[in-house]
Amino acid sequence: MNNSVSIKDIAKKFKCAPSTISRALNDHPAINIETRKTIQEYALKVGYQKNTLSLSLLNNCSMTLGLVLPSITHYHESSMLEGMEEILLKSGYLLNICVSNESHTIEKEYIDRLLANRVDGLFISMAQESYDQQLGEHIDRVIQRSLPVIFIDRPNHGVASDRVVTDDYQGAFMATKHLIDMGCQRIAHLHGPSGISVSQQRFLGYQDCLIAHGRQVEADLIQYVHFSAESAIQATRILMQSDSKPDAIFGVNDEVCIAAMFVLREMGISVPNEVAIVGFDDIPLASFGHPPLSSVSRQSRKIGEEAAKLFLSKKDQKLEPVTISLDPKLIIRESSLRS
Amino acid sequence: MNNSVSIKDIAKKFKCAPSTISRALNDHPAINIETRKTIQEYALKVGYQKNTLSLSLLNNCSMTLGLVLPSITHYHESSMLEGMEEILLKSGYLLNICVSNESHTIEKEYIDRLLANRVDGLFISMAQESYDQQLGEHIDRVIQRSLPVIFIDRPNHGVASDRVVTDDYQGAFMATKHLIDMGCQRIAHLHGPSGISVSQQRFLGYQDCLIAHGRQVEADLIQYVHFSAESAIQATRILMQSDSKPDAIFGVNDEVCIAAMFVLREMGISVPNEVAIVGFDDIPLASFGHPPLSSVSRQSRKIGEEAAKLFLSKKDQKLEPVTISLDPKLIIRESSLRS
DNA sequence: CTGAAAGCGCTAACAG
DNA sequence: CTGTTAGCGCTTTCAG
Repeated sequence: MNNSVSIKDIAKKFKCAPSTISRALNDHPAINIETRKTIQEYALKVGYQKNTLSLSLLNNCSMTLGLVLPSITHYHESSMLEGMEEILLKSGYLLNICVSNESHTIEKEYIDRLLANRVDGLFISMAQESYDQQLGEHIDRVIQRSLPVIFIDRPNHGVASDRVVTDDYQGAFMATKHLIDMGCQRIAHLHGPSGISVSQQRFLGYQDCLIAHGRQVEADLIQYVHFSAESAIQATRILMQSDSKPDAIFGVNDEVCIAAMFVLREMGISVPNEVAIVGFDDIPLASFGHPPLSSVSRQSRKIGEEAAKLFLSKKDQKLEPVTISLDPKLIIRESSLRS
Repeated sequence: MNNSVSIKDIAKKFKCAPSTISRALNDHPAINIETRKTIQEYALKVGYQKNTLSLSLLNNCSMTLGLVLPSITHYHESSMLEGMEEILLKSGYLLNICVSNESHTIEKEYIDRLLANRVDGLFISMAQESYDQQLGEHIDRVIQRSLPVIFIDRPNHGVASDRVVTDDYQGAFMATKHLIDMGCQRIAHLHGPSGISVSQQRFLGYQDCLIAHGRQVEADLIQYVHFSAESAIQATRILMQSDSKPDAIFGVNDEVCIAAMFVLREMGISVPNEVAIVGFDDIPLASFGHPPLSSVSRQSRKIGEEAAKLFLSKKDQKLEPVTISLDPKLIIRESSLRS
C-alpha cells in the first residue's frame, strides 16, 4: 500500500550513506552546500516524505495529540475544536479526535488507542457515564504516565488537574439575575442531564441567584432535558401546563430554548412579555430566533485556544495544575427584554 | 515525558528474552500457558501499553486516517464526522482531523503532516482556494503514493476518484420543483460561494428545474452568500427591495434561510404565504424555526458512515474509483406549504 | 517451549 | 565533509 521512498533509497541513488542524505535533507551545515541542494531537489522530485513515525520512536515524541469529546455536533464543541486547531497548526501538532458518545467503554477504548499511539498530550471532556459512575482510573492511568492531560468543560472528579472551563456557575447566575432584573417572578429552569458538571454548575448558579434574591427554588419550575431541542418540547409543555406557570425560563443551552420558544408560540404565549427566556452557549443562530434569543456566551472558540496554549506552555516544564476559567458573557437580546 | 514501560523492561523482570514477552502478550500458543498468564498480569499491573508506533514502522500501516475539512462548525460536517467515527471505532482506526479553513496553504501543510505520519488513508473535502485555483497537485501526490483518498462532498476537479456525496443537483431540483408545485412564480436563490461544488450543483439543480418548467433564470433573483446566517441578511434585503420581488427563496443551506426568515419577519412579509422558503441540510433546528423550515436532508451522518465503509472495503483490494451518491430527501415543513 | 538476531526509517555520536 | 554504528519498541523468522 505504501510506495514511499526512504532515505536509504536516495542513498543508493547517490551512492552515499543514509546519514549523509539525512543531514542534507535537514540542511546540516556540515554537508557540502552543492550536494545538499542536489539531494534536496532529488528528494522533492521523487516525492520523498520524511517518516515521522520513526522519529517519534526515536525521540519519544509523536507531535500528535488526542481530543476526546462526548459529542461534536454542538456548536460549542466544534467551535472549540477550531480554536484548538488554529493554535496547534502553528506548532506542528496533529490532532486525533475521538467521540465517546458519552459512553465510558468507548472513552476507555479510545484512550487506550491514543496511548498506544503515544500522543504527547490528551484533551478530554469526560463522558457522562464515566462521570456518573465516578470512573476515573482510565484517566488516572494516563496522568500517572505523566502525560499532560487537560480537562475541558468537565472536571475530573475534583482531582487537581489542568482545566479550561467557562465559569458556568457565574454565567447561570448572571442569566438568572438578568431575569430577576427584568421583573420575572417565577423563573423556571430547563436542567441539563444530571451528573454532568455543566448541568450542575448552571443549576447551582440559577439556584444561588434565586436564593440570594430571597426567592424559593421550586421543584415545579425545574424540568430535566438533554442537550437537544427535541428534549425540551415535552418539558416546556409540562412547565406551561402546570398550575403555577413560570414567567421566565432559563435553559441549559440555546437549543432547548429555541425549542421552548417554539412550544410557547404554539401555545400562543408571548416571548418575552409572558415568558422571558435566556439560553446558554450563544450559538450563531441565537440571534436569528423569533425573537432573538438572549444567551450566555461561553467563548467556545477561546476555550479551545486556551486549552491548546496551556498544553504548549506545559509540555516543557512541569508546573502546578492550573485552571483557566473564562468569563461568560451575557448577551441580551429580545427574548428577555421587558420594557 | 514518557514513563512508559517497554517489552524489554518486562523481559528484564522475568529474566527472559523480549520475544518471549511479545509472544506472551499476544497470546501466542507456543508459550507456556502459565507463563503467559503471569506475564499478562504483570504487564497489566505495571500499565504496559503496546507502542503502536513501532508496529506502524514495522508493518507499514499506522491504523490512522486523516480527515481534512474546510470547517467543522456546521452541522453537516460534524455530523458526518460522527458517522465516520462510529464505523472506524469498530475497526480500530484513529482519526486525525484537520481544518483547512478553506485555505490552500493550510490544506497542503496538513496533508504533508498526515503523509509524514503515514496515515493509511485520507478523507478530504477540498478547500475553496484549492478548488478555485485548480490546485490539485498536493492531492495528486497523495494518490500517486497509492494511498486511498476519498473525496467528500467536493470532488477533485473531475479526476476519477473515490467519492461520497449527496446528489446536490437532484436535491436542489426537488426543492425548486416543490416551490413550483406550491404555485410560486418568482423563485429566488441564495447562491453559495462560487467555485464550490456544493454551491454550483445546487444552483444548477435550481436552474435546470426552472428551465424544465418553462421559467426564466433571472439574475435579479440570485444573490450570493456565504454559508453563514449573517451573510444572508443583506442578500435577502436586496432581494426583497428590488422591483421584482420573489415569492419564494431557495437557499444554499438552512442557516441562510433562517436568517432570511428573520429578515422577512422584520419586513412584515409572511412566510410561506408571501414568500415560501426551502433550505438545505436539514439541521436539527430547522424544525424549530418560525415557521418550521422545509429543507433538503443530505443525510450527513450517513455520508460519514459510507465514506468510512468505502475506505474499509478499498484498503485491501484496489478497485476502480467509486462514487457513492446518496439520495437527498425533501422534508416539507410549514415554510413552504401553501394552501 | 524459548532465545538470538534482523529490521521497519531515521538521527546522532563517534570516527575517519 | 562523509561514513559507520547503534538504537528507538516491537515482531518474526530461524535456531536451539
